[in-house]
Amino acid sequence: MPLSFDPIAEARRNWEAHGWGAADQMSAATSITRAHQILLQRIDAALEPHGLVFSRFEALALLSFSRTGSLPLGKIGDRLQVHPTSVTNTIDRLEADGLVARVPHPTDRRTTLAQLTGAGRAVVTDAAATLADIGYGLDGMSDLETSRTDTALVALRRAAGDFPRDPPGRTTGPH
Amino acid sequence: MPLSFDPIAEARRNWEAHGWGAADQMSAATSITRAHQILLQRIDAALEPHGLVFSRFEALALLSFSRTGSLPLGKIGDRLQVHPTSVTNTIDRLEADGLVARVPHPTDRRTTLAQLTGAGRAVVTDAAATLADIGYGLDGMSDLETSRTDTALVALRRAAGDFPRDPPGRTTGPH
DNA sequence: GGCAAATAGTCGGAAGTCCAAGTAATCTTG
DNA sequence: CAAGATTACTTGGACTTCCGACTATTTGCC
Repeated sequence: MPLSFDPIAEARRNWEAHGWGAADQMSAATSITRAHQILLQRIDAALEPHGLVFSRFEALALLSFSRTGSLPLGKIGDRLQVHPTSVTNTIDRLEADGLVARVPHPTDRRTTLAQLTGAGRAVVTDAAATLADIGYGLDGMSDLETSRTDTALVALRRAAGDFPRDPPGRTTGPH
Repeated sequence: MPLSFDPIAEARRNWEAHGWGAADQMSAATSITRAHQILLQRIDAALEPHGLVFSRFEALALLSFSRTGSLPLGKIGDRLQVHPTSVTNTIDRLEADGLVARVPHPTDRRTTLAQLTGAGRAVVTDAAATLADIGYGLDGMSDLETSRTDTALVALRRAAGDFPRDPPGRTTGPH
């Protein structure tokens, strides 16, 4: 029994009727929350036959792009922008499924590397194809809407401090 | 130590370099996930002095717009688009804090109503003002970017079956 | 060198979400 | 009107995420 009206549009009307302010922002923020829920459901459903969920897929993808197929857990957390404990949990699962292995860092004994296994590389390749097939859950959005959303969220993420504002110069580190 | 580059843009380059496909969709989907995380952090931090989190605020706001300040739990779940179990949990918390009370439905004994208390109404009004002050966490996005995001996500939500495609006619039920 | 500070990862606990299943009440239908 | 289907809500369990605290190791500085 889906609703016969858009509940967020209805909320916006109530916001305006009660003079609560920032109705446009409320609508967009609530929509992003709901969109996240929809995407996660669609993506996780598509990944379920591969034995993955989105967060585990992201970790595998990141590893598969690295030269050696391995990265320190901390670096994974930085790139995926999740808490260190979440990385521990994610890698625990992947290791239990034989998709990665924990190996000690050659020189820094504090550090643990997650190393992609052959099975892990096969799974992530298949899963990536599956996700491309479903358009990463964005069915219903045009290419223009997708790119506009992406652009708008770049601004949000930059303002939140995810990365600095110097896009062109590739000077990642001091030179 | 924030990254010195946009990790999602980096992921997109890797996607393209490896021919994984749907790089635009991957980027947008990942951005929505990250945006949700940012918004939830900002919003919950702003609500923390009020003793609320976003999901509880949403439930209070919904109740405050109803004629009697009360709604069946099931209707709350429909409007907020969350699982019945989550509604039970949310109302449990609000009830423990004295912001709502569970009261039996006058005619249907299966149904429980959540009834806003005086304290609940006071809190939700204050909290709404706080959230308006912080622009619902969207700091960094222009008005145009906000409205474009909102429009794009309406399409996604409609395609996901959240509501039908007849916006103008207000014919909610059969007539 | 050696001690304080920073860094890397893990554990325990709290919170939120969902699913599956269960209870209770109402509706439907023959 | 009685059995079966449906609806409303709750319970128990699994999962994910975060925070605070902890151990181990490395780095910085006098």
